[in-house]
Amino acid sequence: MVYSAPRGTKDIFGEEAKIRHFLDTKAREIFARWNYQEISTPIFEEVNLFTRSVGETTDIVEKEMYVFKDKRERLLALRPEGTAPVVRAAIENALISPGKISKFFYSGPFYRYERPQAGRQREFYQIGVEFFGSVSPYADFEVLSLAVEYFHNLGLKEYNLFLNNLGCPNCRPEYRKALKDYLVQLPHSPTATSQLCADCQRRIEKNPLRVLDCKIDSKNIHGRIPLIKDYVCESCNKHFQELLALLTENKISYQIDPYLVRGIDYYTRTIFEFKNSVPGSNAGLERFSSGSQDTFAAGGRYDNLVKELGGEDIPAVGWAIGVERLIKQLSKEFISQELRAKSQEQLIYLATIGEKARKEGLKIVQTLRGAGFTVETGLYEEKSLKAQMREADGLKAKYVLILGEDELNRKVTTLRDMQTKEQKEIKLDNLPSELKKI
RNA sequence: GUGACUGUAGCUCAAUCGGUCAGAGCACUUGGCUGUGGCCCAAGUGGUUGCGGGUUCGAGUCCCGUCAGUCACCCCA
Repeated sequence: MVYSAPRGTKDIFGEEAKIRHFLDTKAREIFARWNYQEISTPIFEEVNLFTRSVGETTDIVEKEMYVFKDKRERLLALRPEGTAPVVRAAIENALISPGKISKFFYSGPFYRYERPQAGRQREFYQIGVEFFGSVSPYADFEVLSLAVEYFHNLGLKEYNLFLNNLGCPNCRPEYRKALKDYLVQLPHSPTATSQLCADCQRRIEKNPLRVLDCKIDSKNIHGRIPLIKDYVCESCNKHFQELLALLTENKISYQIDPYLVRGIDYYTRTIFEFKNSVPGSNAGLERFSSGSQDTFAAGGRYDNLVKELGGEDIPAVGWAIGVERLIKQLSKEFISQELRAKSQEQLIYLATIGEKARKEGLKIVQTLRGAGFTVETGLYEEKSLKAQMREADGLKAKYVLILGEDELNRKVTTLRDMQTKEQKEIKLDNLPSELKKI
């Protein structure tokens, strides 16, 4: 083997290709009913789009982006996430405006330079939705219930929804300050009981909110550290409470996780994560348990991003699903059932004997495929009938058409039902319509 | 970026203390069955043991490097 796929990428084929196609099809089907419009944005964008939106000090921007210059020295990046490009496209094409509801979905590859491991690749796929134009908790509720509806249609049950309220530019700075003040006064000597890990000491200045979901320090600081819920302003709190009420009324179960934060700067108010909860596997209700890539979908509200990227003041909320992670959650039984239901399993295999039959067989194959039949044939290579029958069996063909000199002279073909082993002759004239009768 | 483990036919795996150890099963091809699949039987194709160095009389086995995979950290969907 001379070449291999670049680190963190992989080829998608066979069963996995079918599953992914199924996930996409189902998403399109459901999202269309909820009136979400599909949007595809470029794989690469100007670097600034991401540094402005995702945040200059986030790891995504600082160390995970694939950045390159094109021949005109334009600084570009492979897209590391989907929201900023959609917002850019929505502004640029005037797809959104204040007071108007616009809803989009996308599905495609994203790129982050990370060390690969289970559920984490350098090229990964996300399916996401973005809901523009409403500050109402009803919009938050809609995108959440859309995710729940989608998961339900995929037979996915073993998951939990975690929510938190991050506040807004009015109230978050105050909290940030309180948090920092708390963290700074903690003793930092190695012997101190409430010492923070090296990462968190760096985070104090850079991104103090991230200390909250640190796996190492959680047991020391939880219960003592200031929480944002005690600092959010009245309107942020009201928004969150209304959303929770909607979820409860509509029987969508959730848990509030006061330590939940995001690694992207543009979120305001509502943030959420869907995590798996299969007992015995990784994660679940037990946060901070080992086994990390258990969040298979996440998102939140971003009321200021459109404005920050040069658009008007338009609030929005959305989420993204990590496709590879979603696939890990799915029940094999459910999916293979769905796939079986879709595959027609009506393959017809044409076997020929002799050169004349081969030439004639080629025409028959063309005709049948043109008439809508799924056809494979053994005439590409000279093969014994036995070899062709074996191949047909391996392909799980439902019928085999046999064409030899004998049949050719009498203008018929032998039809064999591979399950019942019954054989009968069919006239070559009007073969498609004859076949449709069986 | 850090740490740990792993790398032998297409796949799953064997090979004692470094010494005919480069093998098995499955898959594939062919034959047994001159125009008929699955089961059975037989034969055959297929590997510079990830790659590159080193130690040694001798390396799949030991050492170093490198690439890749897996897992954890970091981070995130």
